[in-house]
Amino acid sequence: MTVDQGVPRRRPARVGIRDVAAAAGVSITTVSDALNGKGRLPESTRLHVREIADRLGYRPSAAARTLRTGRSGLIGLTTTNHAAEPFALSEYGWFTELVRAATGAALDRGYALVVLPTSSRHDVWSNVALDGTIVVDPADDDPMVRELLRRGVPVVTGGHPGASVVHGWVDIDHALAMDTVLDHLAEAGGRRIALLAAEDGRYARRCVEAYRDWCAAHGAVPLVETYPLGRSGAASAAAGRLLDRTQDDRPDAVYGLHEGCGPELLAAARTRGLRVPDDLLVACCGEDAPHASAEPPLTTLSLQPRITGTSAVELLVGVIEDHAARTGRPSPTRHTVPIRLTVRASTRRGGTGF
Amino acid sequence: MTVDQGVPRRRPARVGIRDVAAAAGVSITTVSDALNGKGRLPESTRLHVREIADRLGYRPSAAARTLRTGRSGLIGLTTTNHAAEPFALSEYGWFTELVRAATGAALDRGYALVVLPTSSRHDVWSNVALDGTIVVDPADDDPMVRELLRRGVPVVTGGHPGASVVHGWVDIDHALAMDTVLDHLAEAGGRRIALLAAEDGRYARRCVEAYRDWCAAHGAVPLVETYPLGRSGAASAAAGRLLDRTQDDRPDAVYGLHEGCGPELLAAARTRGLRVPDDLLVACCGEDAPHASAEPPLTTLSLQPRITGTSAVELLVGVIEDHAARTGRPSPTRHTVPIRLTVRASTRRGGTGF
DNA sequence: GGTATGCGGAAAACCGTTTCTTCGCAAAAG
DNA sequence: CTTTTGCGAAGAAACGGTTTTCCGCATACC
Repeated sequence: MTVDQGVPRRRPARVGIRDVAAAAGVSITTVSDALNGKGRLPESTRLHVREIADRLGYRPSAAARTLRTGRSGLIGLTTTNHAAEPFALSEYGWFTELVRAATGAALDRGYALVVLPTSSRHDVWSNVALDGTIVVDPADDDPMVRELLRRGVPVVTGGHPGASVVHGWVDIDHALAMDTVLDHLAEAGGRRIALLAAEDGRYARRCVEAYRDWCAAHGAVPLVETYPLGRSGAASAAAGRLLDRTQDDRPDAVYGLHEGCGPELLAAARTRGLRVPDDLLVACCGEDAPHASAEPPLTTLSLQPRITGTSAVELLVGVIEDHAARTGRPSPTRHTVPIRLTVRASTRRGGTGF
Repeated sequence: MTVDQGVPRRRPARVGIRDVAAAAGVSITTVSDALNGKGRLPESTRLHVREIADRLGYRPSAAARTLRTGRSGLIGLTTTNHAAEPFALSEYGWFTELVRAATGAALDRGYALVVLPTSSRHDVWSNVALDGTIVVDPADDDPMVRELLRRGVPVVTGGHPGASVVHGWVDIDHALAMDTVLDHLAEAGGRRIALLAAEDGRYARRCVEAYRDWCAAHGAVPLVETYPLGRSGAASAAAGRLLDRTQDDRPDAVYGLHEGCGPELLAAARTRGLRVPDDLLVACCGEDAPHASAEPPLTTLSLQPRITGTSAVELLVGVIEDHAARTGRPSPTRHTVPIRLTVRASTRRGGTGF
């Protein structure tokens, strides 16, 4: 014996606000108000509606809400890059930490983060409703930034926004960073301090410039060795070129600008029988984790990417949330990230420390 | 003399499909069809509409489109974690690479990725319209997975889905991985092979289990040293405990399960005057980049996170895109990620290699 | 000449919320 | 007794697209 349902049961469509209203015996307005804590409703009604909604497993449609309110709760995070992927290996740790921190900060404020490489297909990122966007290391007159601004999407940049007029930016004082490192190396006994840098990128350019300035100010002869980014082994080779110079010309201290070149420098020194720090002081830019357990532990300069990420989110959320109130772009907010030098054995001569 | 605008100019509202239609002298239907390559329109009309739309700088509203079509072009990527941030440090490189690869793969297929920690506020992630979600390392009966499925959002997991019935998963054969490493260490001369593992997590548990199985199968006495995750210095201390055992009991080979414990093992060995690989073979799990330039270079087992990320996206997009056609959940698709052992000096005794 | 065929395009319904406006009604004020 | 006032809630208009349905008009065919 078969039990016939009679009417073929329609597929259990999403339960919408209408269903809740019907079940609770009120209007959809009342449901909306009750659930969002708006309107003037006695607590009893509010509770009742909430309970019904809960029992029905009602979840408001994000799309409909976004359409109506104009807010999606989504923040874009983009960066210039070469492949389809969100960041280059040369910025590995830095960018990863930045994204981690930004994700957390955004979440704390009720936003979710969408990571979008600049190179991604226009039709992809222009098809997601963004309340605002963080652009890390924008190009000088970044077309993506321009397009976002044209669409009225608030933009905060990590690094100087160049020609674009954005809503805010958070920057790193690379000149200060460079001075800090070079001063430290000089103080630690470096007489001929070299720079190991990649050939490309704004970051490298700004740093090299700052390096030359410091040299000029201190009467030192600049020694910069560069290598193309992305070619594996290139950094290692460049480190080798630096240490293979004739005795008089060979640097007795090196600062490596990019992630990962610290260990390369150590390896190059080891190969050539140079002791660190006695024959060569080595410092590099990067985060602590991987460098503290190198042999010897490496002195690092941290650009504190977490602060960049967090600040950018804070700035952006601020802009987004008073975009609601006033219109007309307020003067861009700025924030400068402090840098942090961690001195370790690789630049500490004589004794085991202190 | 003041020029009065007469009518106070309304703020230049978004240009919508209606504006384009008006400007082009056609209906909004025609505009929609022309822009989306649908309907039956002569090429001339299509071109005309496109040009007008372009000139007006028209961008369709993602929210409206999502509401109508039910597709947002957004894929969620979530993982269990402890803090508000998207992944724990113990999985640093692994997860980062996974996300990088997944982002790229998603973009290639026209989707953007939203990274959402499991612990993030429910109201955040339930407020974003997701076409599907990748859940990395789900809990056994993951509440987030359940909620997503209830909402009809396709789910693909990285790692076994446990009790949940998901649309697909990509897994790693940890037993195979363990056998591969241990076989290699034994072949390289390891007589007493220890395991260094964290106390927590499914990954660690599965690996320890596989380790014991291998030991049982090979008549070896298991030696597992564990440490709490997240406490800095804990891994280092555990490595020390392992190497401080009495002469007869001390391991002559160690496999470290987690990111970053390779260098810790090397440092611990160095401190105790043990030569690697002569006195101690060291291998660890992790990606190549940071380990290749250790001293000595470390043998690593890569779990190939990029493949996990890419496969998960492929599986998910497949599910999403024929969710459109057929209803009724198809049998879950599965994919197993190959692992890769890279042998380096840290497990190569005698000679410089080869 | 009447009917089928196909093309180009328009009207209107729809997606699921939020929000603006209105409205009834009871108690308080005049 | 009439007019405010305020509370509680409903109706309906957005929001900005896509999709379904339908319609007019030629041209071709019988």
